[in-house]
Amino acid sequence: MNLKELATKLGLSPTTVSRALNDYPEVNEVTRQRVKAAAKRHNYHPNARAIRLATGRAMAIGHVIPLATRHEIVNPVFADFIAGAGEVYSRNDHDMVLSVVPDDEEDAAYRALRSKGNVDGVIVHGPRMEDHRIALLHEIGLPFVVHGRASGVTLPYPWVDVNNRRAFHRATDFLLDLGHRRIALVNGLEFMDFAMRRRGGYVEALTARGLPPDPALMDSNEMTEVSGYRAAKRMLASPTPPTAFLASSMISGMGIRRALEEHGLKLGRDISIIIHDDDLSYMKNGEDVPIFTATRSSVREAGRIAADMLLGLIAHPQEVPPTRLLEADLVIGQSTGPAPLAV
Amino acid sequence: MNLKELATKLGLSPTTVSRALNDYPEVNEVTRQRVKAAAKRHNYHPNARAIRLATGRAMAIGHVIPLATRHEIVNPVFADFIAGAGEVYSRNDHDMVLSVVPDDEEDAAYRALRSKGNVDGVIVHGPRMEDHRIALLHEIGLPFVVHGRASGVTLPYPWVDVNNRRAFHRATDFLLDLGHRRIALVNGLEFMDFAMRRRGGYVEALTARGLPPDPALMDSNEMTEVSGYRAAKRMLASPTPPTAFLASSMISGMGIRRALEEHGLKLGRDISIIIHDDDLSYMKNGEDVPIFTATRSSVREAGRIAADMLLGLIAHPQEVPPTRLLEADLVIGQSTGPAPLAV
DNA sequence: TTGAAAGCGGTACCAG
DNA sequence: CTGGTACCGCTTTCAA
Repeated sequence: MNLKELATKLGLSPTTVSRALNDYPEVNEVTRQRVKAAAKRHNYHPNARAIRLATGRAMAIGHVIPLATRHEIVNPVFADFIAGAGEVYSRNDHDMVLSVVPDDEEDAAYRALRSKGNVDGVIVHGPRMEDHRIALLHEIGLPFVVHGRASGVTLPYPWVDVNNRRAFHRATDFLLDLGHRRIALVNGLEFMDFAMRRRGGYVEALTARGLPPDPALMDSNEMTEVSGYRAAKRMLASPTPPTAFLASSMISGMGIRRALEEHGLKLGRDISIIIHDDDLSYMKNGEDVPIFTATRSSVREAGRIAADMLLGLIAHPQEVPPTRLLEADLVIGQSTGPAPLAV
Repeated sequence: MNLKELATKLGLSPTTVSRALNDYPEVNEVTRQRVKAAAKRHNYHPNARAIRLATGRAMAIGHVIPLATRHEIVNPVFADFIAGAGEVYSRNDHDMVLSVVPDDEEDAAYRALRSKGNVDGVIVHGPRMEDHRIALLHEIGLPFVVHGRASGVTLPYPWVDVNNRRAFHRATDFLLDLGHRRIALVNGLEFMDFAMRRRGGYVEALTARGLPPDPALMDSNEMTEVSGYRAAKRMLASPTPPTAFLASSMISGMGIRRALEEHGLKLGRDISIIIHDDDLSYMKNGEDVPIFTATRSSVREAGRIAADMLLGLIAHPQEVPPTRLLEADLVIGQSTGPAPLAV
């Protein structure tokens, strides 16, 4: 069933039917109702391919995932973001196009997306410092919103980010308040913008109390179980091992926990650990107090906001790109069994 | 730059240019080269929207993720599968369309995808027993390939699956060979087809040795950290606790490990654990022997195969749907530090 | 308030 | 081997 057939069946022109269905004001209300009823009755759905050609819009948003950071997909943060963005897309009849591309073909992928007209815009994931993609997207004129920020980029650009610096500042403060003085930071790769900011928050909190950051207690690596394990092993082997860990991800947190196990250190009794983006962490304070980081729950909202922003940008190109900084608060919980998954 | 402009610039008709670019045999080789050179020089890329309308094909494959199983995205298996499929799509100029839909709108999502012509086919993720989606897709005539299988479905359908039954049979055998007699299975929800098969392999291995499966040692739940934790806690509290665990996922494996920690049980010394889809597991056998499950590495290949199958199905609709069963072997490693991430 | 007709940018059939 | 032309199924002027 296509527009022409439906029009014939109704004894109307395709023009009028199209206008009725798309809520153009000039059609007679009676006609509109008749058309809408018929469309529903005959289960008519306009052909997306034809709409796309006729309007010149792709009705689709691209998400480019470089293969090198494929593990990004595994990141719960990514899943939540995608879920949030997906909501907005389907509400607006847009498709989400996921391109997993080899790292050295990423630029070509954006260019192809642009010139073939597959998408109307893209979400940039995992921004790095001085990220060149922002200049590239400006150059080729493909609308975009960055999930995160790219320090060092001078061009203005739209972004949505959680407050990583503040989250890590607060987490460090929390550990300092418990009396810890040797706090290890197991961070992601620090050319990733978020990792740099997290380190910034950690260092700030320490120096604010007159504690010089100790390079031996700072690790920066892929957020995998193996690197978390290695970093913790190395630090625990020191004559002055840390009394607390701050882990940048659930996965590296697992590696750290494995190292602690091997050293016979019991979480919440012998050692403290705050795991960012995980459902729970363990605090040593005489008693075993789990602590939750709330970032994950805000990420879905970030996905919604970014998608909304991008659709808005496409509809009404603006001079000043919008930005949004979301707070990722810490929530203190009770030590009564496992934590709820959503906080 | 569009086809007509390029044709004018070359002093040729759009028809000939189109034919040259698409490698039609009837074009003069000299002309073809001239056209291709000009296309490259002017950075011409055919408009995907126009191709789609003209050919009537969407040049896109859909992956529908019900929101209820959103955590599926977080599953490394999903990421690897997507990466494999994505390779095939981009090699064939197809887009991957990801739809995250509320669970109760899943049927409508497939129907909409079909009637709006957004995709040429779909990959069905996370098949359940008696999965009704297979009948639905048959009914609406949308080509598909299932990642996994759906027991109880009588209609023939194409699928790609790893041998979950055999993998769990072998893992159980492995533990039995080490002398374990009380082996716990922490499984996924057993209306999911893969979970049912895994349980099957586990039960088979036990009964083959004359050991009756103990319901108290079998758990079936969401594959989250919390449910893994709860299951392990419950089992460890028994007067006759298990001496080994078989975990169905990395995430529930984390929960189990957390419970073991709390009980002061050291992995590989006091207790054995095989974690499916994880990079490593721990065997208790006098010495600490890590063991790797190789499933993750085969899943990427499964993604490639499924995508290839689907594109083939779309190009040449067949009578007998193809199927592929991949083996997921266990690989024994040495206890020399952390395991490699890829095995 | 409705309709006719010209695109959108390609593909593919039919001539030559 | 090359070109003219009628679509593909909508949207969008322009006229009525």
